[in-house]
Amino acid sequence: MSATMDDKAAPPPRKMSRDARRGQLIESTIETMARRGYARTTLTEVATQAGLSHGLVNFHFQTKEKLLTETLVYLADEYQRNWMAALEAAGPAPAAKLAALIAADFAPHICTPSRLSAWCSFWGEAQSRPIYQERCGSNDAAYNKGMEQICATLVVEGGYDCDPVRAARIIRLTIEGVWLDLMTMNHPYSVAEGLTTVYTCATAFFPRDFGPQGMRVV
Amino acid sequence: MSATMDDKAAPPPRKMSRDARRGQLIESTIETMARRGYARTTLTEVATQAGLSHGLVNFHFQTKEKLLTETLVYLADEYQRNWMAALEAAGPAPAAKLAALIAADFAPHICTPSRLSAWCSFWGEAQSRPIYQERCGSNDAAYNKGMEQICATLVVEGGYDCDPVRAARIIRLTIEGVWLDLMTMNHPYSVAEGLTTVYTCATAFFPRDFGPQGMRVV
DNA sequence: CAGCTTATTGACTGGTTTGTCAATCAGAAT
DNA sequence: ATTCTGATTGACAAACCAGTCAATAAGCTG
Repeated sequence: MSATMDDKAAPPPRKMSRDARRGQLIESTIETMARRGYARTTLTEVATQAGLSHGLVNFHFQTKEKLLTETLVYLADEYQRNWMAALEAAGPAPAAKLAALIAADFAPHICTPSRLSAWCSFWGEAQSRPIYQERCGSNDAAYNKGMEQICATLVVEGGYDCDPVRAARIIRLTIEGVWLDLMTMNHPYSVAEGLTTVYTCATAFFPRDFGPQGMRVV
Repeated sequence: MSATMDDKAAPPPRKMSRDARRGQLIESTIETMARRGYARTTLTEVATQAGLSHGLVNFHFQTKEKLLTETLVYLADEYQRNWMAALEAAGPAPAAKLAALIAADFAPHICTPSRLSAWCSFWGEAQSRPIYQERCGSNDAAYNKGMEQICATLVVEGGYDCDPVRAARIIRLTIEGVWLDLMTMNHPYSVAEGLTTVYTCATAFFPRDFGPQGMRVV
């Protein structure tokens, strides 16, 4: 996050460190994509939003394509670091791990309007761009694997009879879907309600490990 | 369906009926969006794909914006007619209605690669375009209402204790999510597996009305 | 301070795309 | 057959946008 605090402020600090400026431009790209959509995102707009000049974007990223790819990589890395940290911080109990994984996706610095918008735009273009497809969320094999393993452990230890692969898939899809709802609905429900919805989903599959109201049993 | 049969065929029938030609151009737009993505869809490409000239698109739709909006409306109408017909064809039992509603979303003429791609592209742009937002899938209030009512009936008649609104939401999100998976994954599962996944989801909430393997109990 | 390096700007170019329009052409009507 | 109507074309103008580059300014080194 940050590096965007001085958006639109008059004279931006001349000569930032190379990486800081690149980060600032990437943040500006996320903001612009959210505000204008993928199709109408221009280099000039990205530069203006950051209070810089158009030519600088090409100086740092060579081409628009590279800027967008690096923005996607930036988002994907940030996302992955977030859920991996949450998983590590959680206790060893599979139910706790699952709850942590779910909650991580709704963390305030990840589940931002701008970021959701940006993800959505990339998804829309991913179909026709192999480079995006590799990096796009639902393709995150590690995340899937983690979720499946947790569900498999829950099934074995808790004596459930559902298919862990499908359960994991459904929970993942519910998370993605809530994200989409938060993006595309005129009057969406709150992030908290979204989180509760996903917990409800987990409860449907693992009722003895999650509470009846969808709240996690600690 | 149809009206696209003579894509790229050399001399297209001069003077089609006004509506037929408009339909052909809309189908061509869907195809082009799927192949090239929203951002790279140009009027020339749409026209060429239909074996027609660029100027004709403006003649029939005035602006690119209008062409895209009408394409979205076309898709939304088609989608809505499909699930409404399926609902009507189903018996009065709520479980049968739910199964029909789910199956309708995977009907071969709706769940086409091109159509899924096109939907995906529109979702990506919807955030920054209010006109799209009104028409986009997850906003279909009628569909939501129908799903919620069915779930509410199932809860009452079947003696379940889950929240019907959340159950309906989760089933809807699973459907949308499977669509997204089919679009964005490099090696996605089959449409049949997707359908089974959604049935599994329904089974998790209403186990006495759906079979244990996710198959519907008739 | 002088000289070097690197970031930054803004003007310019080439290519692409949308929308307009006069000319043409097919089919229907008289 | 002739005329009329409306679809269709292709050439054109205007706008826009990505990428280049020479000039400049800022920071660093000695």
